[in-house]
Amino acid sequence: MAKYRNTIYQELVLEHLTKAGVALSHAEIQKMMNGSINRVTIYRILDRFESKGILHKIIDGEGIAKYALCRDCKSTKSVHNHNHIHFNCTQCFEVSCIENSPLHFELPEKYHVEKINFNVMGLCPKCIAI
Amino acid sequence: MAKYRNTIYQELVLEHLTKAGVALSHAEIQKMMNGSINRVTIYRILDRFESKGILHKIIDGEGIAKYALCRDCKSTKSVHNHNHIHFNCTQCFEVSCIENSPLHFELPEKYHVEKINFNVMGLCPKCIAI
DNA sequence: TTTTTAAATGCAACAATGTTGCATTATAAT
DNA sequence: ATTATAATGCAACATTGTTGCATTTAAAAA
Repeated sequence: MAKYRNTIYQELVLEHLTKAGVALSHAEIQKMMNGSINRVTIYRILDRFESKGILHKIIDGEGIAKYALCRDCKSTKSVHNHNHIHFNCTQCFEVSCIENSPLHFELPEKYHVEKINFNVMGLCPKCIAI
Repeated sequence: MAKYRNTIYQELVLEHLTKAGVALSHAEIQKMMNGSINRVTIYRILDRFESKGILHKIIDGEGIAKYALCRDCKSTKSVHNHNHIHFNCTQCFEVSCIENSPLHFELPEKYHVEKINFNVMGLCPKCIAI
């Protein structure tokens, strides 16, 4: 028996995330679906996608969970890696992955690092231009 | 007229945060107060303390808001600065400020940075030792 | 094709987190 | 002692997220 099945709703969620190009919250996705789908189902689709490794969850600077498609994190390395900067625009509230910018940090050696969640808040290029 | 007033509850919250030495969530503080104070009041005390600049709010890796006293961020610079690493232990769930460790990142120049929220998840020294 | 199985969805209920309006209490200035 | 208003309590509400159970449906097996 297959572990997963294809459904219209899953394809729709994937389509919205692809078109958006930025990370989307549960609420934003729900709006895009125009009430045609139960809230709980969206939560479950997002959870499933996360465990399948096709998207990653970002807690943004306000504590809102947002989901973004895995791109470079999936293609360039054998191991999944989401340790890149997430940029949170304080004006349009868009969250996007900045995957190829340098990031370096150190901790006292007694700490063991597992993963990071790095949000940089400010104005995105679009909002600066306005 | 004074802008702020001293109250027992405010002193208690401050005391708990000082003793803890780590960032505390609203729920944790509420437990420490043993139901002697209304939930809403705690929210308001924390908001007030934040705007007074005596503590800063951290959104941890799970999206939980935690509050930590301002130490180095206040004393060493004229401008408030919370751009340090926050370490989130995935075992004991403690969140602590790592104020003197190097952190460097860059963004494409079209971005304007205002502030950051950087959570590093892993095992803290206490939990590694166990 | 039809049958079967279990994955996916819907719905109701619940818990946690956070906010707002308004009445009441209490700090501190007058 | 009086007074202004900051701080608190309480009720109500919104949002976010989870769980259990019944129903539907995708896809493997017959």
